[in-house]
Amino acid sequence: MGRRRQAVTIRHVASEAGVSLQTVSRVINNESNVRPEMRARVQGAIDKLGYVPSIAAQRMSGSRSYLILALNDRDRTIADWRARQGADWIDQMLLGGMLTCAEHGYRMIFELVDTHSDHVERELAGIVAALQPDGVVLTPPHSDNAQIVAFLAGKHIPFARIGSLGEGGGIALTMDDEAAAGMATRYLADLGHRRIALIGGNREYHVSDWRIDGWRSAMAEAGLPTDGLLAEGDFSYASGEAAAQALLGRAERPTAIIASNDQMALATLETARAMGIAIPADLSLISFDNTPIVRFSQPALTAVDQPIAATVARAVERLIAAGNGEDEGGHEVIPATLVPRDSVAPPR
Amino acid sequence: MGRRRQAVTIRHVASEAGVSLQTVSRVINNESNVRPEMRARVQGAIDKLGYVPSIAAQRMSGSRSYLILALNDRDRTIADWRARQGADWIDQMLLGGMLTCAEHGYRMIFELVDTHSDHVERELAGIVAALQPDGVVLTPPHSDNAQIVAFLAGKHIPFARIGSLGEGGGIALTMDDEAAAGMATRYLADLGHRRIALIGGNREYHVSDWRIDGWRSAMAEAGLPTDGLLAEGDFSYASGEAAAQALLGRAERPTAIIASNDQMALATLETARAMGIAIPADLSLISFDNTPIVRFSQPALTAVDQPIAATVARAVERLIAAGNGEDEGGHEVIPATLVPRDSVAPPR
DNA sequence: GTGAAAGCGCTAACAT
DNA sequence: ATGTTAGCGCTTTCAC
Repeated sequence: MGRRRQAVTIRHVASEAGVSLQTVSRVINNESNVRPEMRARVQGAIDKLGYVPSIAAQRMSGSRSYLILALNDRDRTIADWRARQGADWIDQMLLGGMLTCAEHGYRMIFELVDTHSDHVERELAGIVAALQPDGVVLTPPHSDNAQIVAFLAGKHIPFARIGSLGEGGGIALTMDDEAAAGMATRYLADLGHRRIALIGGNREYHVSDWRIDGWRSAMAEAGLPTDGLLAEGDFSYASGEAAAQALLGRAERPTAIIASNDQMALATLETARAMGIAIPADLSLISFDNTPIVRFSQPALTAVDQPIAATVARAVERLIAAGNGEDEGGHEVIPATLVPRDSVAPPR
Repeated sequence: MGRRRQAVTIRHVASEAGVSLQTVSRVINNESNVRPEMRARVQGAIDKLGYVPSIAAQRMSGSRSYLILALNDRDRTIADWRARQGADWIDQMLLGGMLTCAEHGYRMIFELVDTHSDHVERELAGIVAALQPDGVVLTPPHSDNAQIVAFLAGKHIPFARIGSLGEGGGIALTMDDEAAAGMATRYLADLGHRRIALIGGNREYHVSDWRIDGWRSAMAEAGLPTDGLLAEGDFSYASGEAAAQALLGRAERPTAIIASNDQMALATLETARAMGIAIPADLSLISFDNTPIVRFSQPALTAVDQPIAATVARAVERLIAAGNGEDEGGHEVIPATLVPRDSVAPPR
């Protein structure tokens, strides 16, 4: 393979422009104390030679690495990939993260980490030592992993926690699940629905509670009772079936159901079909997350969109700002939207 | 943000173990000429201190970067992400690539490159200079981009070309599209179908031709005519509709259709439904690619699986071998499989 | 405003 | 089998 050396280095640029290495470095890093004409001359040499700084060398001399690390749960991600059911979360994270990184001259590196292991810290320490990222994006369940948070905080590496309120430090970002659930509920109530049920998600995830809270508040505001309208699920298809059966088996069955994720919504759709309940004529259905599959069901599902790309984009921006000492940390909420499709209609 | 220095370096390990830097380096790199007891002592120090080499420093001193770069088409990837229709290709590539990299102590870095631009080479040169990867995985359409191939070959960076026959060098890997199309065709013929149509894909992609060839050969082998049974598509949903309408509007309409990708298969499904043609009773349908959505259609689609993960995994293995001078390049075929679901039945 | 010197953490080449 | 030296490409001091 040949020990590849940098083809064109800062030295070539310096001699081409007839200046010192230092001046070139200043231009690269957009520092002050360079006369515009000097800057132009150096930039000319850079362009002419097609020079690009080596991030390895930059890192070596104590500067930033221009690398943002994005961490996802290993088991869950691999399982999703293997099952080949789509991994929309990852895609959207990459979309928001990579593009925003690129805008700022950074690069996003995507890694998988095993939360459940007792040596998370060791694993993370290895990744950090090897890559030396300027910032880390944590996704659930890592966002609330005390070991990870403590490690990063101790190393003074800026980190963003997606889907967490962020007790313990760092930049916390949540998508507005409570408001989104409220929005979906109001949307149905405004159409005349009165028995609007919710299938909740796994309570180990904060979002499940937030969605329940949003639904409950909106129902209360609309003067609607919620008794017997909350069914427990755990985000799995099977739990969705069970919940839908319970809900739809009641004498006074709901005229609308909000499912806390797409899998459970799909399960509800199938359950209703099996029971001869037409959607949307007999039952309106709103789903959470808006992953790709809900557009291909029959009918296509009205869904609450999780703004994952926007949230990760914001995380990256704040991480980069934090690197410049320009971010104080703290919590930020990214608004969600409702995507109307064909699974909602006024009640009969 | 503090100028982060490596917490524990090779120097700490050396002094902890009471040996020279070089010996530690030898242990890290698993070189010979170290006595087992020395090796053990050094390894002990490494473990005790939790030392991890900095890849930046390793790269600086002319060693490998332990980075494998995976390149995808920017516009297409971003469009897929934005459309939120799923980007199974990326997911599967990451699955095969990242896991295989990890097995060998490498890391996969995922980047987007704009093929259509006239400065592909410049863009790629920038990425290569910044990251200095030990190998590059090219996906279509980059696999057949002459500029990219020439650049990488010129720099003596090992590269793998997915979906290309690889004239021009490098490691070429194809999924066996021709055989797969033949397999699907025979599967239908064996059930008794005689008018088996194919909706072809965009001819700018090799796979389109390969799939057509496989279908044609299998039809010939089975003694079946193909006249009027080939419809042109371009992989888009819209082109699938048009093709399906053309095919199903004929007097002697086909009893089975093979679509060259999932979007066109879904379009065919919808078109058939609109025309009152029942699947699989009146029409059998086989799709290519086996992306997540085909399991959620009604009925779920029988599909040819593209072994993307396996192919990329193999690419990474060969790239790493190439780095050790152990791969001669050349073409390799990864077999595809047929996943039976509910969209195929014997003809009436 | 610009330049020169020192050093980041590691490995290649050369001793021993 | 192990140690020593030099240097990778860059940024940080610190001079001027």
